[in-house]
Amino acid sequence: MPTKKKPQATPSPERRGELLATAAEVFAAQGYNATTVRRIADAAGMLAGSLYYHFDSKESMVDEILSTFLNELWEGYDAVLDAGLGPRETIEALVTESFREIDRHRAAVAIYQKESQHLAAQPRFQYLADSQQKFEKAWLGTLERGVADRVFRDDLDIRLTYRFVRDTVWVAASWYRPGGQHSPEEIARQYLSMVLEGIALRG
Amino acid sequence: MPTKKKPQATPSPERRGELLATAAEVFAAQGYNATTVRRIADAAGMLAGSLYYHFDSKESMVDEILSTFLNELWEGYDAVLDAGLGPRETIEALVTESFREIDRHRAAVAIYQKESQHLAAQPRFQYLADSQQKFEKAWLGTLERGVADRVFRDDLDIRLTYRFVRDTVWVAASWYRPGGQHSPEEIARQYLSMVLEGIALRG
Amino acid sequence: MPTKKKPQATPSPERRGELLATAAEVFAAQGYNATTVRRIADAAGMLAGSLYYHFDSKESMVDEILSTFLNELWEGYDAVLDAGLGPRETIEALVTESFREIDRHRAAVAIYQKESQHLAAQPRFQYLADSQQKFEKAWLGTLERGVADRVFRDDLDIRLTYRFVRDTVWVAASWYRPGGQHSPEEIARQYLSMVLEGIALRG
Amino acid sequence: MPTKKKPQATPSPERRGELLATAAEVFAAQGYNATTVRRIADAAGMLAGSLYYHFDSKESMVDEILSTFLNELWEGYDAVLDAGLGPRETIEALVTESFREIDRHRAAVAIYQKESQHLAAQPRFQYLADSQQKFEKAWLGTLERGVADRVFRDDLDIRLTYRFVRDTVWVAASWYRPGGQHSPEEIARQYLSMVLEGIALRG
DNA sequence: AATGAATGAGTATTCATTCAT
DNA sequence: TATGAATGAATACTCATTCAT
Repeated sequence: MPTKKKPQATPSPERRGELLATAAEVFAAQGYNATTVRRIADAAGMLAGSLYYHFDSKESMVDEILSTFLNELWEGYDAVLDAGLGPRETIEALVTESFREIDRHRAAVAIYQKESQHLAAQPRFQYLADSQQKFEKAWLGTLERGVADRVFRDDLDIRLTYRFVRDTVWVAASWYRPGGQHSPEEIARQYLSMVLEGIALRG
Repeated sequence: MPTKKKPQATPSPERRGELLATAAEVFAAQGYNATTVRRIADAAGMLAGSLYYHFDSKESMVDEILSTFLNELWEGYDAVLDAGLGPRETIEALVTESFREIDRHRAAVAIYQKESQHLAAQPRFQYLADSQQKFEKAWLGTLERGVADRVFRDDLDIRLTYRFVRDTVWVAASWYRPGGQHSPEEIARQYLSMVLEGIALRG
Repeated sequence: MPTKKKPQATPSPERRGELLATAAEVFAAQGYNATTVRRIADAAGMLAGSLYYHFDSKESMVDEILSTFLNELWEGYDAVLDAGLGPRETIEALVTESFREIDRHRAAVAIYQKESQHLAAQPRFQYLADSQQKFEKAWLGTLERGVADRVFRDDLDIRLTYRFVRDTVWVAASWYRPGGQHSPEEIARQYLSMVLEGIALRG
Repeated sequence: MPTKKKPQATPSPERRGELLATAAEVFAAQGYNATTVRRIADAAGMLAGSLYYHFDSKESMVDEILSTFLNELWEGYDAVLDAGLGPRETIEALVTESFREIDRHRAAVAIYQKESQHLAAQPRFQYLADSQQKFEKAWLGTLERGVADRVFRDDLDIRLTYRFVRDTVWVAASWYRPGGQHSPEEIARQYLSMVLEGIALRG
């Protein structure tokens, strides 16, 4: 990350965006609760209190980080779901889209993974639970359609399969680093190959 | 494990065990940082200060929870690794053992998943990093042996495969509830079937 | 052996009472907003954080101070109002009772005078507005009865008279010091003499 | 073509006056301490920092509000005191003048009532204490002259009488609203009637 | 004259921990 | 063993004030 510029003539929405990116990085690295406002401010090169010129509270920072990410995620997902693809192609497209989001919003995804369950308890973060539900409906529905269409195996517990697919995709945010040796598309390709065909060599 | 300095009389190990189980439950539900000592004490029916008769810090509680779990885990793992099985059978045994541990130490596993990365920074929790490394060596080595033996596919990035296998097993601790409709062995069986053979129906 | 009953969840009411008296003194002297928790703690000989063992918040301290005072005040007032006295005797008894309360709860009365209007905006302090209304009803009703009975003058705006009587009584809390040269009863007597007969010498 | 203003030397006194009136309104409504500079700025339609072009501190705003009010008050009082009236007429004139000031400077009077005691502690507000003393001298002196002249009763504690008269006049600022049903002169008349003759009906 | 952004000192509150009883 | 009361350091947040533009 390049060193921050002198705080001279910085326009407002850009500064906000910069600060949110900084905050997301720290939240992802240390966890939301363990992150002090002072640490974010340090990383941004300002004093703790100064953050409150831009944001109402620490909570509203995660809020903005998570909701921005989820909005963008669902734009991509909805496009896929509305495309009228078959079950296998839908799963492939959703997985690819997911890894792309992880690439673009790595920090936000990591925060989402670690904190969403505990944040969702508060009314303000209701949308996290809502999203989770939409998520489940989309994936589970596609898997069921695939079983009915004889594209996916029918001898597996479908909810187990769902959790299996869901978790492995998103947990990747904990180790993924943008600019590594694999592009998101390549990771998606290999991941899909494993999930769909298995890792055992076929005789 | 050698007793700490604090308790002057003989603190009942049974009471300790009960209190640790209570603490683990709360840590798993709320996260280590977000859990106050007072909350643990509430759950145990005592006052916050009273816990310090049994433990010398909140940190030493997680410490004992995690090290107890890891000790037991490695007992099982080492037995498997020393049994001289083939790569596929080793993977099968490790996965089955892992789900058994999740069944027995669900709370500890959940804590391990959420907190180990951030705890491992402290010298006191060095053993978490050590364990992680032993872990990687065991799994990665087995996978590599499997590729060499033409039991596992050789067209996949092996580190990607490792992370994929590792994460899917352990992330199960976040949704697994003992006493559910599937036994740990059944979950292991289905999980292995997915990982090894894939979820796509073979033509 | 005969042990004292030790209720578990009861923090010593005596200590609470002492601390509340200290807090009331400081609130009365400096104003609620201008009083820092640290100042109260200083006056009590402890650290700021320690107050939170006994009270939830600074707000709950004023709350308890004011509600305790108002409860006691209304006990006295209700006894007077239920006694079936004539209008003049009722006024006399209410005034005397008021100065007695000022004597007993000087600090609380001073706080009530300064802060009630601004505190009453919060739902928690709804009872302040309720009390104010009961207050007005009791005094205004008695004055009206007195006018009807030809005991009080009928050429005065009755609401003006009410405010005049009410304010003069309570504003005394700002200068009254217990143990001064006049007892509350003596102050009440002189005050009543002024209000009822006026300060001008009759020809 | 708009004329260039002189740099930072001469801010428009009209704008100053407007801003002070706005500030006084807010101070009176919320209390000096509880009023934030930002709230005053909001009410004035500008940003908090912009107020510092006109005033050098929040404190200097109250200072100017209070001193302006007191200067005007003493102009009126001095005129009365220098007029050579008898004690009763002097009291009548002072009271009438006071209600006129309340009518004209309601906000300032309310601030004075609530905050003067606690502000007077600072050297900058020494004049508040001075005024208080002059005030006491004027009223107490007139009352004493009245007792000597056999115009006022001599069976009352004179200091009690002074506080009684003083407080009831000024406390009116807390409920008085300009443009109500009574003019300041009418309120003064009724108030004086109560104080001088009492509220009891004479047989 | 006013803005946008920041400072720095403070404020209420939390919480792990201690310790006499 | 456990309690009651306190400590002390940290925490999120507030606000009067500054200053370059």
